[in-house]
Amino acid sequence: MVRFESFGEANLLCDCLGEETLVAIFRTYNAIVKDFNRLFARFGLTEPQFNILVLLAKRENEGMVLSEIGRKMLVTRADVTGLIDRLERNGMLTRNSQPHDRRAKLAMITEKGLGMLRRVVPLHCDKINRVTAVLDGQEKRTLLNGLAKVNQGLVNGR
Amino acid sequence: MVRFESFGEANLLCDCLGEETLVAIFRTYNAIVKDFNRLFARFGLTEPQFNILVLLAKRENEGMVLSEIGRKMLVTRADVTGLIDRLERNGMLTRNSQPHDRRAKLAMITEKGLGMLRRVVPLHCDKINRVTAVLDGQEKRTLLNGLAKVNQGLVNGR
DNA sequence: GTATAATTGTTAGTATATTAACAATACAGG
DNA sequence: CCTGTATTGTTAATATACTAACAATTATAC
Repeated sequence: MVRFESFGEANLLCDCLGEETLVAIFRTYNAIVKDFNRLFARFGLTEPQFNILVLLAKRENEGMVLSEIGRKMLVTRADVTGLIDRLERNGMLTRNSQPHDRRAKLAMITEKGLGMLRRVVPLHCDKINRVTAVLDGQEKRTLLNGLAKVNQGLVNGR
Repeated sequence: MVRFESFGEANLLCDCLGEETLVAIFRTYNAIVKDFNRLFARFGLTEPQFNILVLLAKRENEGMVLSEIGRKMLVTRADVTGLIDRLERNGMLTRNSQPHDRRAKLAMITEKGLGMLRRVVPLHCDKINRVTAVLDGQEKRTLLNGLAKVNQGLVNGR
């Protein structure tokens, strides 16, 4: 039984298996994010900043409009403004107006940003592989299915 | 296959099943937190504030020292100071010095805080049950086991 | 006993996220 | 065309987190 072994002394309320499951997702997420950010911090990055650079690297030549970045990252436009501010300040990307649509701003990754990715991505992928090496292929698929069901439950229980 | 169905157009990097699994944990966590906070916001609470009240309600008569709150919630003492500030400002708890240890501060839930919990907890538990109703008991246990393995992977891959 | 550790809470600084409002711009229907 | 609506980016206010530093206090070592 998993209870109160892998997830610390959780703050259970309903004391049901469902709550335990959601608490486990919380704790696992937090552990992963802290682990990821330890790596990114060595390069002066954060996890959301890294994600933006990865997005922009896939559109190295075309760039991406800020609102599209927000939609892909599931954050608001206000968040994107701040994130792009800090990345631009550090020279990781440029932000320019669009002639076609004068409301939009186009973010484009710089050579410095690409160089940062070239250093960080291999380490990050190594970490992902090390962390998930404890699960075989079938276990990963089972975990993905369970999480997909929770997402379905969120839609149902709204 | 789960891929690119339940978790949107994720920003995959290594394009491996391990990364997909971690991304699914991220997205599921974010969806749950946003859902929970929608409920809490109706009562002027946030998810961390609610958790502190639940902790303190279990120690209604003894109270809890701020540093212990931080350890149980896996946040720093600096975070606890801010959270307790806001809860105290709203009259949900008191913060008093200890004669035994003059460094420590003891937080105690107030009658107003208990009344808040009496209103919110039933709704919160209902939501947890609705969200997790899509999983039967065995599926919940399988999901818990998968998450426990990821936590083990985090320890291994450090 | 006294010098050194460690612990506790707080503060400052920064990053992430949310909501609400706003101006500029683009789009829509009539 | 022109009026109303939608979108885009920004800003302000607030909450959550993290690190680093700090003073006060307690614990430990010798």
